[in-house]
Amino acid sequence: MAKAVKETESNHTGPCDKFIRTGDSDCQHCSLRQFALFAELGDAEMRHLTADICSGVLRRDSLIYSAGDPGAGVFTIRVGLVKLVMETPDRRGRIVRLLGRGATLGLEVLTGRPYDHTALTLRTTSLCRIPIPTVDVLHSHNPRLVLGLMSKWHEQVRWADRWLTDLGSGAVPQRLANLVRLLVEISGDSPEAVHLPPAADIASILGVSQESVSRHLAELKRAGLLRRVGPRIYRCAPELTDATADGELPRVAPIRSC
Amino acid sequence: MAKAVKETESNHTGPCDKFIRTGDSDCQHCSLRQFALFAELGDAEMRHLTADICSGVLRRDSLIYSAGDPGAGVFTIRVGLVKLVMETPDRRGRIVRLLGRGATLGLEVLTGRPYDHTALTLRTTSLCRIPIPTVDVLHSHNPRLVLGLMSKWHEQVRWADRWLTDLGSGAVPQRLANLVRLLVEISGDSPEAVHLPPAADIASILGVSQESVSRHLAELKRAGLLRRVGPRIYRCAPELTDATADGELPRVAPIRSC
DNA sequence: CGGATAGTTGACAGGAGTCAAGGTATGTGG
DNA sequence: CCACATACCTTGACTCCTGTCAACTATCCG
Repeated sequence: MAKAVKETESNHTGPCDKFIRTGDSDCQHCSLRQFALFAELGDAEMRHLTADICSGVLRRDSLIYSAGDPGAGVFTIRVGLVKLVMETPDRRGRIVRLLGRGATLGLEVLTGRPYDHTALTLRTTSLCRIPIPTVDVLHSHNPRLVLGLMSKWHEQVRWADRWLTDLGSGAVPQRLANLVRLLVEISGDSPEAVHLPPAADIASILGVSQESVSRHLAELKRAGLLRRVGPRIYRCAPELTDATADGELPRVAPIRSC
Repeated sequence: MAKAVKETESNHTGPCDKFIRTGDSDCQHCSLRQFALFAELGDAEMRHLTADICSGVLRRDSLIYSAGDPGAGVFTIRVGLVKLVMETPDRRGRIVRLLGRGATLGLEVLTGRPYDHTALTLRTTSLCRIPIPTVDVLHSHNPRLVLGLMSKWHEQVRWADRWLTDLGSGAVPQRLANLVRLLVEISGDSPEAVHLPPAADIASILGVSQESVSRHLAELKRAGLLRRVGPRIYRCAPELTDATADGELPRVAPIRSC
């Protein structure tokens, strides 16, 4: 059983504020244990080494940490969705990654440097925070943890590469479709009920204008590939999540003004 | 002193073919030691543990490894420039990263998986190959090596993120300017003599058409921001490598037909 | 119910992709 | 050292797409 991560609703700037309830961090029985950093640890080790791990729930649009903050620890997502925003000279920022259940945020602080990105929740999200010293102690007790750590790094790099190839070029409708597929994978949403981020965020992800996003989303809806089933929740046709992987988006007459 | 990495000019498909001469891998006195994986090792350890490290020189356009190849080892670049190409459904591939002096390629094989990318040289390049077991032994002898490994991973992620933000969106001339800056950083070329990759590669990096690249490069030349000083070698004006970081490319009358 | 925020749509201009043709360099063999 | 073949690069014409600006509408939240 572990402490909660600061329950104060204090100021807006600190990491981990806006926690709306305390979670228990019983790492030993956590359903994520196989995915998280501790996949390689035995029960006995777990009990002693995870005492400093905190957990909590943040509501939508909460700040987890800001780029440049001194590193306090790494975070594991129990459930939810997080965006990593990289500052750009034009002040608008750019979303460089989305992270969902089982993913690890802020690994860069393990190299002794501050956070690279600003991390914000895209929906209600439950997180665990693991202080840097705890990670250090953990892998000095169990060298096999290094493999887990490297896998987490590898995961980041693979997402980054896929982000680039799937979302970085090509026709906008295609990239939108690829984004929906990625969202299904990352968030764990069912294709029957994908939760789309606000249009402005989608624009920041794809590197296009918000209006362009809006237009093409409308087109996908008209084509019947996407159907609204709730506030920001969409059901997507199988063609959207399957066939789109390799090139051609199902051809639909581009209904201009109807 | 170490073995050379297979000097055979054998077939075109294997990794490490086309080595044109044997390099010595005297890691202990390598000028890259501070940058490479062994920054943390003492002299004594170095001597015993680096015996299996091979080195060699590859000429331009040589294959280092292919995506999906079973991982044989990681590579460190002594001097040169390497592109990582990710396969795409449209068969054209996309360049997702450039790596220069001191960088490490193929870290992903340390997680037990095959290579993620196809790695090709963009110019004559000198590499060291470190077999996976050697890395494993190295960090079981010296846990501090883990920090070096994580720094290398971090480096990959930071380049990936910067690639996305600097080259992934915005006006093409701006992205070209950003690419030139990145090239200067990565390759170590002087701004007085930057070696530009073929236009097709630049197109693959920026995710635009080759014609677009050609047109905008021509414009930069006309504007005096880029001047050809040799085959594929360009001298770039300070405005190109400095001011372009934060937004506006120096305004030059767009000389249409002159 | 009402204000604020987020999303939608139209008109227009400039930019980028595509296809196709012509030009230049590179480096190989004589 | 020169000539030639082959890549590589450049340019033009045209269409379609995307960004921008601006007005309008829907949705969310108190």
